[in-house]
Amino acid sequence: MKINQRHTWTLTTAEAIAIQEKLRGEIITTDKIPTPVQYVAGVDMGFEADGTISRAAVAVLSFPSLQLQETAIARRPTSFPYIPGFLSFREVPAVLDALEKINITPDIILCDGQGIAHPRRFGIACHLGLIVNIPTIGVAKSLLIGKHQEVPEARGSWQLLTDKGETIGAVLRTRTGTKPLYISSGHRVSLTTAIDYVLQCTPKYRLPETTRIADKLASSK
DNA sequence: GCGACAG
DNA sequence: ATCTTGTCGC
Repeated sequence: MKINQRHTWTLTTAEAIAIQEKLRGEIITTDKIPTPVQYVAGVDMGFEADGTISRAAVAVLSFPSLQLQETAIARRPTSFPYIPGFLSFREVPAVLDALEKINITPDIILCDGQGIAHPRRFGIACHLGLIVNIPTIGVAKSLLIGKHQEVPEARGSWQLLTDKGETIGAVLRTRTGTKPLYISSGHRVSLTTAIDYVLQCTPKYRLPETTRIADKLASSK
């Protein structure tokens, strides 16, 4: 698939903040999703050689049957450190390399990390979604920012995630008795719809099938 | 100034 | 993210 780069990736944090604050205005948090949704993709990152090499993996599954259709892997030198709030600048370049190798254009991408549940409302799911112009959902395994009530133990239970008086996402239990996931809009997906897709992509385990497959490709030998 | 802090 | 075996619990 083709990609529409919006800026370079060699930046200072001050420049990164300026980009986040500029691009966040283009984020759409209502549903602008192709119908029917036939393919969902998961993207994840791994590192090699003491972190000097980034390895991105993409897995495209059919929806709602969740059968693996296509995968791609891309490696490139790691060029940005991990700094909370700036994850996309570290991971998106390699993810774009991997997406360029994919033949099936996914209808929705589930990202490992936050969407608008971010200090400047521009997490990795927003950044990736805007660049590739595909609906994205932020699916994070831990909290970056925000507060929420305790989530009931049963699968499907959720609580709103709020920050400074605004709703920024939801904390969702995808499996009874496991830690909840932090869900937020990336681009072109509403929160309600995001929760719906995440539940449909987690028939058995805590993490979506998409991310589980991408994770194995990105992290296993 | 003191904590918090996606992967 | 990554380094890593056995172990607790459904």
